Amino acid sequence: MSSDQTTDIQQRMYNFIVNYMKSEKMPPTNREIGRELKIASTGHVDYHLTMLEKKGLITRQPKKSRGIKLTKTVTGIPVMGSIAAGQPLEISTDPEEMLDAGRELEHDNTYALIVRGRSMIEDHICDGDYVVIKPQESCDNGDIVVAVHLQDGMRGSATLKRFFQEKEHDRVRLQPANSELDPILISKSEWDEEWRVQGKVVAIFRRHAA
Amino acid sequence: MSSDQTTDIQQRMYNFIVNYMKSEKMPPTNREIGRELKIASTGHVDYHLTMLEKKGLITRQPKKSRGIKLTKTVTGIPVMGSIAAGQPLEISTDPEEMLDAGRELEHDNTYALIVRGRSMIEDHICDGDYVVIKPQESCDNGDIVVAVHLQDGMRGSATLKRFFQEKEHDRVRLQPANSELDPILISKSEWDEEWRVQGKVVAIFRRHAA
DNA sequence: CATAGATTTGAATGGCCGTTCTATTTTTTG
DNA sequence: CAAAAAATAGAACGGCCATTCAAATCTATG
Repeated sequence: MSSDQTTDIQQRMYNFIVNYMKSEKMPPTNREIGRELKIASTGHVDYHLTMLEKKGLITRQPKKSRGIKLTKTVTGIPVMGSIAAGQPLEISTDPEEMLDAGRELEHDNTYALIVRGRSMIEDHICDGDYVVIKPQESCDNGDIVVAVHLQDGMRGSATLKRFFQEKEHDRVRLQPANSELDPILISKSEWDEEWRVQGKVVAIFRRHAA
Repeated sequence: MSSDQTTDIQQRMYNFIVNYMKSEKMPPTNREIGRELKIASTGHVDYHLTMLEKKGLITRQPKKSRGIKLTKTVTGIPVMGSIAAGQPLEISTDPEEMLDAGRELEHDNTYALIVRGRSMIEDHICDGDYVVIKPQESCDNGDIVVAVHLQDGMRGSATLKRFFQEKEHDRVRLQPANSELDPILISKSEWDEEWRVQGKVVAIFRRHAA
């Protein structure tokens, strides 16, 4: 009965607090936490909250209802790595940093990539820009997409390009926005087997020196 | 005693709730509201909260502690209007919309403008982009700034340009990033009298069609 | 001025809330 | 296995919390 709980209870408690605050815009009460985690005793919840506090994940305002505060602000979308067209970089599996580009974009599994190089420069996407990616497999002609080439096994290299389905040639064209670079032309069969659209660009964010 | 309260009490109550939630990351209790607004009775607070609810400014979760929710999300930075280099548009006094570009940029009096035209295209700032402006009078050579020309009275027209102080010519050059457009050259004296740097660009935000 | 409506007070109620305490069970560790 | 540490339950306490009610005061309006 206790072996199937892969996750540590304090981790689940912390996750619940984070999610609750995201949806309810206020911290949960100790009893609400207990109800969620099937903890029968409020003292027990308090015990684990004390542990979380000791670990520095939360702080508490004594005696105040819902007096839990998160120490780390967990907002923004994960920056999953960088991407280039010249030499495609790999998408890392765990986020390196968080980009706070507004709650508006914090949907589903939206993530960000740092653009390297000038391959999309004529679309005014510069080296160092963050592109916000909305994961989806389908896309329309002209969309700027993250196209993944499935080469060996599961791991693939990704590239940022404009997508065009050329029906007359029965192929797909991945077009960089840089006249010095050539498009990637892929036959329909090869496309279906070896390529996958990972998502499309929904926003661009550029920091300037403060 | 009651005549000096220029602001409507419900407005002050609403403002307090907004500010409290911003700083405390949770809604205030009815008692905390009363304490702040010098209201002696909790029933009185409840009365005005009911009014605020009736006006649609808040909703309440019955019986829940701190069960106040704001209906309008008051996040983001105000979009103060649009700006162009060709024909400078005026900065509006009241925000038309809010741009949620992350809490990171929600400092001081930071605001956003929508770029119109292609005057900064070679800096890869496109028509329709949002530029995030940090208000400050000083700036360095090469900064992209909002320069305001104080023509008649208080109202001035604004333009987005790169700033260069040309000491050898004793003048200021406002340089568009478009080779088809000419820079604006302003003598030092005219600059000091008629112009003002309103702020500098600290970030750029571009939406793509979803 | 008189009445109606809006505002304010004070008190009361019942439930929720954080916290503490003791005791029991489970897990880890030597 | 035995001792120590961690986790869980249950109950209890005092205080905070939202809500309601009756009554008093203020404000506008005909």
